[in-house]
Amino acid sequence: MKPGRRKVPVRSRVMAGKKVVVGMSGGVDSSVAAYLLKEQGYDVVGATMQIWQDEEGEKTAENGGCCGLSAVEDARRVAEVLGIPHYVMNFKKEFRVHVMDYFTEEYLAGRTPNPCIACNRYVKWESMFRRSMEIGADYIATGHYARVARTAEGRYALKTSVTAKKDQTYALYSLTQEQLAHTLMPVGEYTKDEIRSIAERAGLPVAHKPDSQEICFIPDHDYAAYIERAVGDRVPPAGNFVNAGGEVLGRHRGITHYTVGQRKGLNLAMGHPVFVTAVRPETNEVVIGGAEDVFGDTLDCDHISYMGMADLPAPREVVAKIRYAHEGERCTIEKTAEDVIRCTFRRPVRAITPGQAVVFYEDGCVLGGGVIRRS
RNA sequence: UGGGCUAUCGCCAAGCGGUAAGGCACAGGACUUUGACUCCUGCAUUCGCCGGUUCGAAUCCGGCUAGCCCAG
Repeated sequence: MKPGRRKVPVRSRVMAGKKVVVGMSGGVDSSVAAYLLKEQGYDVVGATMQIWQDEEGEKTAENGGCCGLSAVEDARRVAEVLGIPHYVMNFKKEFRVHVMDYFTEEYLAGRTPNPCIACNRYVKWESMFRRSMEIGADYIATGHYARVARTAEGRYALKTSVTAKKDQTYALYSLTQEQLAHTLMPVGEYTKDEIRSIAERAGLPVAHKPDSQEICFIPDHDYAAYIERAVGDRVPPAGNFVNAGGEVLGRHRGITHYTVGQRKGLNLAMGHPVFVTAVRPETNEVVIGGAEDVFGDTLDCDHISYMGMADLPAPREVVAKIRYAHEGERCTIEKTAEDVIRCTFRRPVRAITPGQAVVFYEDGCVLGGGVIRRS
């Protein structure tokens, strides 16, 4: 797999003049995305979102998520090397409402949110998308490991990246047909190693920047403390750890500290490993069980997004992922009410968690997905 | 107050004269564009206290202290 082998001169003539705004986070992937599109002949404009970091960037934590503190500065340097214009788009307000506030509210409700999905949906593919179209772009592009494809029926659908290991389609399941029609994800055709060597050969200053991780707006990773700062006296109080039978096993520090499947931080010495099997905001209880008790074989999801499939008129056999790094499990999905899909797995899956997304796949394409309501 | 039993890491718990297992918890690291999971590493120079026997004791003996149980 030689990185540079995918030549693009044929397309460059066709693509000439098409304007694309590339969301540049300052990381390797989006930098290479900009480079590749420029090579393909697009009229490339770089844009970096200002979302949570302070204007002055500061020198604090360096790699806080896909949009760390050094985002603007690094992106600008890459844009200079590529010889493309670079803009900063301020979406702090949108980010606060759709990502940060959503994040804390979900935890207060006893659910476990996925902020990256919210950010993709509301900030990147609504705010950034709209503004890009307003300035005359034909497309927006990002450095995601995913591919935009067309189904036999002519619908747009995300196809998994060539590297299953890095695939990011899960976090993008909610994109609409309209958005996908104007989206480019050139990085999805390559492996991470290829991307890095392309960056190196292109002389991009971020070629060796570490991969992002953790929640970008909580660099210290202490999200419970973040919630406490954010909501003050609304933080849920301490309560009881109980087992399935209702027996009290100990005290917990407030439901925002726990999520389904969690083992660490329980401070419960039961002689064998124990895990959170459920969070009950109504009684302020956190339910504890053994390793086996955290498996389940059905779930209901709502807030359905349809992508590769236009609807779900009849039960369908698909593969579903219930978390970002999930390998996927075969299951049957069927609509049980308007905007509710029930998913029944072939084999039990671990830690079905309310608030997390479930995404359906068929032949490597995203059919759609929803938000897990209950297991 | 007599009689018996037990006292080993934060919790549980091996050990039975040869120089402190293990599990849980906890800490650090790896993994990771979410939370988790998982993996790796670390974690009692010391066995309630004070003496004694012995080349050598957490392991044997005596005393003390504490807790539990049974008698009254």
